[in-house]
Amino acid sequence: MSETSYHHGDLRAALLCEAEAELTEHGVERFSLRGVAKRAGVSHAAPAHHFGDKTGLLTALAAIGFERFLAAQKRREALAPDDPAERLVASGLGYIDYAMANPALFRLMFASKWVAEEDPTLCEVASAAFTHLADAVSAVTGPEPMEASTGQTVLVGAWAVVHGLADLMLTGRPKALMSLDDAEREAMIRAIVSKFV
Amino acid sequence: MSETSYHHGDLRAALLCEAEAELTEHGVERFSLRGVAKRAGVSHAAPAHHFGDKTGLLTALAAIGFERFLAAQKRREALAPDDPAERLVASGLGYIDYAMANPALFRLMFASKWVAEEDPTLCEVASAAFTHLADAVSAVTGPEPMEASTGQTVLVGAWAVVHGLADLMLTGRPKALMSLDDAEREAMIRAIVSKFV
DNA sequence: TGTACATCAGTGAACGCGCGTTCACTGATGTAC
DNA sequence: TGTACATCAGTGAACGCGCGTTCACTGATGTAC
Repeated sequence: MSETSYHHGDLRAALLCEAEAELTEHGVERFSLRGVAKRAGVSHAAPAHHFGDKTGLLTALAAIGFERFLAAQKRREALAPDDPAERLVASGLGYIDYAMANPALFRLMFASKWVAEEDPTLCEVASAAFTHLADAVSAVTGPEPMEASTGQTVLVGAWAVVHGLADLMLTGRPKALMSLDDAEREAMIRAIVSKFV
Repeated sequence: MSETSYHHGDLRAALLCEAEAELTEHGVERFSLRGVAKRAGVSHAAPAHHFGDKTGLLTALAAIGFERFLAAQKRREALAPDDPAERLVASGLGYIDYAMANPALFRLMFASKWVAEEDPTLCEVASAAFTHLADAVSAVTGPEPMEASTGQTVLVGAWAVVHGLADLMLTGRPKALMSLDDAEREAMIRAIVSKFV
């Protein structure tokens, strides 16, 4: 694609990339479509051709976030010993890796009014991510029936503790955890998550 | 205070109250100072006399949030048996009570770029809340030195699991938890938090 | 008790700004013949 | 190989809007004498 070309080539991808930068810099609260277009060096009307409106762009971005989110979990699992409990802990570490590496996306995915939750693509990738987590839990607890509250408790507890760690860490809390070096921090996280497996 | 009075009486308090309503309805992402003034039935320039600017108002609101947050924990503790572990679990339940009762404030307190984190009043109430939690943990683990990683693990783990439950529940997750009735839900939360005490 | 005055809370008009969205357009591209 | 044409991505001007903030003002209140 020549630099002087009238057509962009892959503006859709470029816009998503710049949207992430915009989100990281300003947060959803001050995210601007015009700002994204400016970053991409394109007129501010251009995004409409690819995403319709602001919600469309942010929803597409959130979907990418869920894909990366799942990938981050799998990446950690691949490094884990072939043991259900070890893999579940690894999955949790991947969850946290993702949040730390993509803070703006993490917040967008879990707490924004700008994403269209009913979007089919988004639903698909989101449920793929959550299903994966549930599977990792079942591998530990065994395929219990829904009524068996033990399995449910493990699922809810493991999810909650990992999610809570991720969300707190994004704001530099708890001090007792964030003041540790990487290795110590990971050890503490492992110790905490292990309480549920 | 007569209804036709030129002066409002306690506009400061009224604005904080309306700000909370505005926040609940629109989220921080679409929170508007003019909207707050309109709700309070006052000119949109009036808030400046009490809070300076938008950040000032939201910071004051967040501070109120922390006070309520601490109060919610204490309320639950007061109902608990006189036992450190029971009190810690109760504290966690209060934490969750608060989030469910004040979702918009909860998010404002923990993840907004609109609050001035260096505000002295805010710092004071926030650290009072977190110190209270830490104290509840020490009551269980005993006053260990900082290096003693067991106590730290309990603190971080208990905080994370409670925070994660609160944050997930605000978006209706996990299904396995939210589909239960109140009593069952509380029982599961108790079971989960108890893993750390 | 009455009057003068300082203080202050709230007004309303105006400021400039950045926003999301629409729209007729035009330049580039690919395809049919 | 060349030409006509349909398609489509990106433009740039314009829309109306709501926003936060400033500012000179005025009405109400309380206080000093």
